[in-house]
Amino acid sequence: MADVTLRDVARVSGCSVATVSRVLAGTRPVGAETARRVREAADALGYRPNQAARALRGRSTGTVGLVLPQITNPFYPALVRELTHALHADGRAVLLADCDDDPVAEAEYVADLLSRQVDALLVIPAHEERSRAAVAAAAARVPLVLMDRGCGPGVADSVAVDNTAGMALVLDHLAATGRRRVCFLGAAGTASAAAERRGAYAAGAGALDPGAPERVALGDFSVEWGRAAVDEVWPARPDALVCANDLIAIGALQRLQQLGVAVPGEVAVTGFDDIPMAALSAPGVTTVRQPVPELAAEAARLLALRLSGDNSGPQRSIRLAPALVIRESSTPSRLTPPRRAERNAAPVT
Amino acid sequence: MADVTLRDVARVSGCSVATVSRVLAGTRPVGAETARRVREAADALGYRPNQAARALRGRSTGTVGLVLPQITNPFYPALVRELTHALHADGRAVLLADCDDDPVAEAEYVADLLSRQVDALLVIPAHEERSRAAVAAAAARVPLVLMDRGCGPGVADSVAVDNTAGMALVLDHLAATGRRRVCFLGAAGTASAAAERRGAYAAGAGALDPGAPERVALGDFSVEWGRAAVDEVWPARPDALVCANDLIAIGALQRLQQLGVAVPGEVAVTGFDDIPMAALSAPGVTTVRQPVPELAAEAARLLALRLSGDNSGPQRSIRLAPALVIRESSTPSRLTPPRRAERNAAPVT
DNA sequence: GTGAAAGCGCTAACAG
DNA sequence: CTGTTAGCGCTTTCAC
Repeated sequence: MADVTLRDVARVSGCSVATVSRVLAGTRPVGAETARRVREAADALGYRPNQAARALRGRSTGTVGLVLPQITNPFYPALVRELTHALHADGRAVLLADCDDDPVAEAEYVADLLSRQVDALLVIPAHEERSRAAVAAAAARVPLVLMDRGCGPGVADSVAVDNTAGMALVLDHLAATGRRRVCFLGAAGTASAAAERRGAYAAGAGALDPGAPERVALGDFSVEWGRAAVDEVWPARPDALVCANDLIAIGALQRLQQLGVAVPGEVAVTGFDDIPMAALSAPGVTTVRQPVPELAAEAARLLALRLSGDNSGPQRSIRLAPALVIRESSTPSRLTPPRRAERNAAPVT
Repeated sequence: MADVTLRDVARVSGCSVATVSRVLAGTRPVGAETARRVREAADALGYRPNQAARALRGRSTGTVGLVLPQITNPFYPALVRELTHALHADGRAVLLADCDDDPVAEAEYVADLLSRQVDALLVIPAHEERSRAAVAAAAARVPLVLMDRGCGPGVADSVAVDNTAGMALVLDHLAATGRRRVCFLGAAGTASAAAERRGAYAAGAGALDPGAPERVALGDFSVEWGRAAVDEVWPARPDALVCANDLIAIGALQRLQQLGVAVPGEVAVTGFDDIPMAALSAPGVTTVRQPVPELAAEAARLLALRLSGDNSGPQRSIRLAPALVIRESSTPSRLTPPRRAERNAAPVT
C-alpha cells in the first residue's frame, strides 16, 4: 500500500511516466485506450501523487498558511472552520499556526510557513503595529490576505466586517427602543476592531444624547474588563451599555446581576461578534453578527485571484456588512418574550 | 529576498553545495573556518531551506496532519492550541482538517494528508465505527495517534481523559454535599465519551441511591438536548442532574431557570470538560476539567516516539486523570459564595 | 574535511 | 499522440 510512484503505474500500464503524468494531470490530450489503461493501473495500485515532488517541480504546494493570534478566542473557531472548508474546496490544504498573541512568534511562524513553500498566507495579525514588518515582508513573497484585523495601511489585501456599520445598527436599535443615556464599554489600543467600534460609537451616540459620546470606558476585549467597566460607568446611571464585543458584554451582565440591576429593565446591554456564548448567556446578548461564512469566502476568493496570476492589480480592502441579532439583553420581555427558536440559534455542536 | 538556494550559498561562500548542506544540517564535521564562512553567507543571503526538496529527498516533511470532527465544538480550540504548540516546539508544522462530523469527508482528508506526505497523523475520529476503516488504513502507512475519542479497539495509539475517573469525582462530590436523588443526562451512541461516562454513572450512582442508575435520559451532546432532557427527568424530582458534558449542563440550567427551579438550592447540576462557557454561565457550572495541555503533550510524545523509529512497540493507550472544578451550580452559596477568583478562572481571551 | 555526482518523484520541454 | 530527457533543491554516498 505504500509509496507507489508514477513509474510503477507506468510499468503496469505499459507506457511512459510522461504519459501517465499527462493522463492524471489532464495536461495534454492522450489516446482514449491508453488513458483507460493508465487510470485502471493507477486505481489498482492505489496511486497517490507525491505532493512533495510535485511541489518541488511545479513551484506550487497547494498549501496555504493560516496564522492567527489565539484559536481560543471564541470568535475564531467558526472563522477557521469556514476558511478551511473554503480552501479545501479549492483543493488546498491549510497549515495552521497559533502565535499566542505574540508578534515575535508570529514572525517566526510566517518565516517557517514560507520555507515550507506555502502558496499563500492568510493572516489575522496579532498586533496592529508590531505585526507589520513580518506581514509586509511575507506579502512581498507570496499572496497574502489579512483578515479581521489590520496592521497599518497598504500592507496587503484585507477582508473584515464593517465595524462602523455594526455599531450604527446597535445605536439605531437602542434609539428605536427608547434608550437615551447610552455609554460605551470598549477596548483601548489601535487594533482596528477596537478603534473602529470606538470611533463609530463616538460618531453616532450624539444623536441619542449629547453627553453619550463622552461616556466611554476603555479596557480590553475580556470578560474581566466587562465586569470592572460596569463599576466605572454605573454611577452615571446609563440606560444602555454598548460593549465593543460579546465578552465585555457577558462580563457586564455578570456584574449587573451581582449588583441586582435588571437587564433589560433598568439597562440594556449589547455586544459585538455573536460568539456562541452570546446566545447561551441569560439573558441572551443582543449583538452584531459577523458574516463569518462570507468573510471566509471572500478571503478565499481574493487568494484564488492572486494565485491565478493577478498579482499586480490594486490592493483590495473588503468590508462586509454585519447584521443585528436582537436578544433579551436589550428588549423588554413584554415586547419580545424569550422564545425557544431564538435561543436555539446558537451554532454550537 | 526570494528563492535563495543552497547553490547560491555555496557560490558566495566559495565551497560546494555538499559542504553547505553539512554545515547547515550539522550532519558531519566541517572545518571551523569553512563553517563560519558558510553560515555568514547563508545569513547574508537570507537562506531558507526549501522544505519541499528536503521532503522529497529525505522522506520526511516535518509535517503532521490534525483531523478533527468540528473545530467549533467548544472543547477543541484549547486542544488544538496545545497540540500545535507542542508540535511546533518539535519543529513540526500542522496541517489542519475539519471534517464537519462526516466520516466520508474525514476519509478524504486523511487520504489527502497522506498524499501530502505528512510524517504522522493526529486524529479525533468523527465516528466510533464509521471512522475505523480510514483510520486503520492510515495507521498502516504513518504513525497515528487517536485523541479524545476512540474508533474501535486495537486501531492505534490513543490519548484521552479518564472518563470513568471523572464521573467518579462528580458522584463523590454530590454524595459529600448530601445529594441522593441523582439522575443522568447523557448521550446515546457508542462514542467513547458517551459510553464511558454513561457506564461510569451507572456503575457509581447506585452508591447514592439504588434507583439512581436507572434515572437516565439519553440524547446528544448539545445545549438543546440539555433543555429537553430536563423536561424528561424533572417529574422524578431529582436533587442533582449529572450531565455528560458542559453543553448539556448549560441547556439544563437554562430550562431549570425557565421553570423557576433554584440551582443549586433545589437541584445541583454538573457538567464535563470544563469548556470556557462553563465558568461564565450563571451559576457557574461544576464540572470535570480535562487536562488539556497534558493530553496534548502526551500525544506529541507518542508521535515523537513512533517517528523516532519505535514503530513496532506495543500499542499504547494513555488515560489521564481529570480534576473536579467546583462552581456554584452544585454548591449552596452559604457554603461557597460565588467568589471573583473562581469566576476569573475561565481561560478566555 | 571536502567535492562530485546520483537521485528522491514529478512535470515540461523537446523530439519523434 | 507518446517517449526521452532534463532538471526542481536537497541529502548522501563515494571518492579523494
